Formats: sequence, C-alpha cells, structure tokens
Amino acid sequence: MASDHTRSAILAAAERLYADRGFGDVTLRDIVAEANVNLAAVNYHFGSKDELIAELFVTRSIATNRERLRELKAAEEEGGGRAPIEVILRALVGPTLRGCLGPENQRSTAARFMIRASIESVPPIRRIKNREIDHLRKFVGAMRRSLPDRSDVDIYWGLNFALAMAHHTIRESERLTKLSEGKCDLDDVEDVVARVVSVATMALTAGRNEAKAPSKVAAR
Amino acid sequence: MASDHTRSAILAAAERLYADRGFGDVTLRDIVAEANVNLAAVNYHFGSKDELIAELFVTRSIATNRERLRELKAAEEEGGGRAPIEVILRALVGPTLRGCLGPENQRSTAARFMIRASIESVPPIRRIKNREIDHLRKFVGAMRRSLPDRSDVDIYWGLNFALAMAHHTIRESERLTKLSEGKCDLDDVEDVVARVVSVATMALTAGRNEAKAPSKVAAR
DNA sequence: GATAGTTTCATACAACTGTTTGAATTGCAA
DNA sequence: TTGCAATTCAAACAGTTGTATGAAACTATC
Repeated sequence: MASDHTRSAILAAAERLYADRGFGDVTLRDIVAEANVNLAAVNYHFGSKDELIAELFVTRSIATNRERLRELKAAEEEGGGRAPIEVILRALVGPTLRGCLGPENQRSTAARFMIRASIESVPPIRRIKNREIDHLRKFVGAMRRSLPDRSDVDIYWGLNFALAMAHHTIRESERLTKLSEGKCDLDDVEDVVARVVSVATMALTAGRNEAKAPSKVAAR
Repeated sequence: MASDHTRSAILAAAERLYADRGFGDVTLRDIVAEANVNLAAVNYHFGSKDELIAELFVTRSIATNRERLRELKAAEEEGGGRAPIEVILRALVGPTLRGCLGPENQRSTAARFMIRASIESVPPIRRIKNREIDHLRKFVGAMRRSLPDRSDVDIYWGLNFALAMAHHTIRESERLTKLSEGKCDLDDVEDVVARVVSVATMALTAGRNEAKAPSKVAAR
C-alpha cells in the first residue's frame, strides 16, 4: 500500500478546513497547503474534488448509520422482534445528535464537518443523501412492527418529524442558543435527544383522531 | 423613475433561474441572457451579485413575515390578547408552508425560489436569516401569553420544533414523497399544516413531566 | 543493480467568475 | 435645441478555479 500518508493527510486537512470555513470558500489549493502535499495529489488520489468531498461524507455517515442500526438491532432483539417506539426513535436520532452536538470546545473535527454538511448541502453530498432511503426503510419496518395499528402514512410522518427536529436542531443550534439567550442548553445532548424522542413519540402515538384528521384538533 | 424595466427583468430572470437550477450554477451571464439585458446592468442596478440575491430573498421573506404577523395579530385580538396556542403555531408555520408546498405543476416561481433558498443556504441569504430573530421573538411573546404556566425553555423548544417540522418538510418534500411512495400527500398543504401544528401543540402542552424531564418518559 | 510501477512535483492550461471601465445612447428639463 | 443626468453597452480586467501534463523521484521486484 506504499503508506497512504499523502492520501490521509489530504483527507484530514480537507475535513478540518471544511469544518472550519465551510465548503464555499475552501479551494484545492487551501487543502494541499494545509496538508503539505502537491496540488496534483488530490486528483491523483481521489479523481476530483467532488469525489474527495464524497469520500469524507460517506465515511462519516457510514459510521453514523452503523451505530443507528446497531442500536436498532439490539432493541429489537431485546424485545423479541418488537422494540418500543421510543427506543427505535432514540436509535434513529441519537447517533446523529451525539455526533454533532455537545460542548463546542470539545467538538471533534468530524462533528463540525457533519454540521457543515447539514447546513451547506453541496452537490456531491446531496447525491449521497439521496441514497439514504434504503437505510431509512429499515426504521420504517421497525416502526411498523412496534405500532402495528398505525397507518403507514402516520409512520412516515412521524419519521419525517423526528428527523426534522434532530436535523433542524443541529443546523440551527446557534440560532436557538441566541434566541433563547442560552436558556436552551444544547451541550446537554442527552436532554436534546430525550426531547426529540418525546415529541416524536407523541406524534406517533397520539389518539388516532388527531393523527388521522388533525384538522379536527388544530383547525380554528 | 425612467421605467425600471431592466431592473425588474433582472429580478424576474434571476428568480426563475435560481428556482430552476439552484444558486450553485447560475452565473450573472446566465441571468442577463435570460433577461435580455447587458451584463453590466446587474452591477449598475444592484451593486453586486450577492445584493441581487439578497433583494430577491428579502422581498419574499418580508411577504411571508407580514402574513405571519397579520394572522398572529388577528388571533390575539380575537382572543383579547391571548390566542390559543394552535392558532399561534398556525400563524407561524402556515404562511411558510403555503408559500412553498402545493401542487407542483402550479407552484409559483417564488415558491420554488424559496425552496431553493431553504435548501442551499448561500451566504447572503444566511445573513438575512440571522436577522430574523426579532421577528421570532414576537411569537415567543404570544406563546408565553398563551401558555403562562410553561417555562421559557419549553416555549423555545416548542418553537424550535415547530419551525423544524415545517422547514424540514419543505426541504425534504421530495424525499418524503419517495420514501412514502406517494402515500404522504404533500400537495394537501392544509393537511400538512394541521399535522405540524398538531404535533407542535402536543410538544408544548404535554404534561410537565415529559416536558421538564422528558428522559423519564423517553429513556429506556 | 536494472526494471517496472507507483507516487510526487512544478508548471501550465483552459475556462469561468464577478466586476470595472469609458464611451455611446437615451430620456427629460430648461 | 441644448445640456445634463441616467442608463445601456461592448469590451476588457484581474483573479480564481479544478484539472491535466510530462518529467522527476521514489519503491519494490527480479
């Protein structure tokens, strides 16, 4: 393998720069300077700039997805094939939130990179996210088994809202801190996870009146 | 005023192109070609490309915010200074959802532009969004008056989750449609509004046990 | 120690970007 | 009409970008 020193130096430098300054204004020349390698090395090792970004993002999101599925599988095995909905939701949003939130000063490069990725959404990353549907279907299956009386539509909406709360909280964590003047503690990740799971659980288990015809409840 | 034909032609062309192809790959030359005006006209009338984008976004978001406040004010007046939380939330997320969702074939350029803006989040737009906090504070105030027993923290989280569900549903509407194989009808905007409002209301009114220490409920 | 394959390097390329310039044109007021 | 300001225009500018090239340096195998 001839020591992939150059390759991994590029990956590390790129992740660091993207995490710090976003995808918008980091050029290949910035990356190779940070990594102390030659400009042509990026195209030699990765083919193109987009493929470098894709590799960075794939690596991180595979790790998150693996953790998600590990938690999901453990929960379903413990429940004999049927896990409580709270635990399923926790497996869905927990790894993502834990990977991105937490005390800022001790936030890893990977975490800050993933926050950027969720904010800026550059083409190569969007392409990868679009392939994530099969992964989500596994959670749909588990949710169906957990709530056999719920309609598919309600399941999908519940999943959508759970992801919404998790991702939006990550994306807009700064704004929430500012709006709440620090009263919302985003460093207490487990509290954030609990809040998201709690609300998503309510969304999925509330009386069928509200869920099937919510306009009855929420309309003026 | 010397007929601002050129100015508005640029605005219209830019909004159309951004709506169709995103901010990433639309150049000033694309815009002036579409508008049939000279390249220098953009800088003459707007100062810079970023200021053009900012003007487009400001125009649209002022319209949304005005509608939001109109609904909020009407609700509070009808309730003698205290509006039901469902109605406040409806005023918060309704205009945004109505402005972006709905049958695709009859979706306005403005709607598609705002979807792009919520997906790509380019610097000039992000700068404007950051000034939106004062606007949100008005909703925080109304929510406090509506739920005087709720802690500020719970109010902020409720607001955050309501916006999360609305914006994420807009951003990822395509993915939700694909995941649910069309079972989630995103063209039925009022149903989407009702669902978001319903869940956000639950988040804000659920027993204080769950809200203040949700881990009691959602933890394993 | 010659050879073949891999990796590094300096450099050039080609294209595109937003912006500026200064002259030409237009529209309006005196 | 004349004069003046606002607007339009073609052209160039200055800089940056990702990528390609072909020679040099290195590494491991025989």
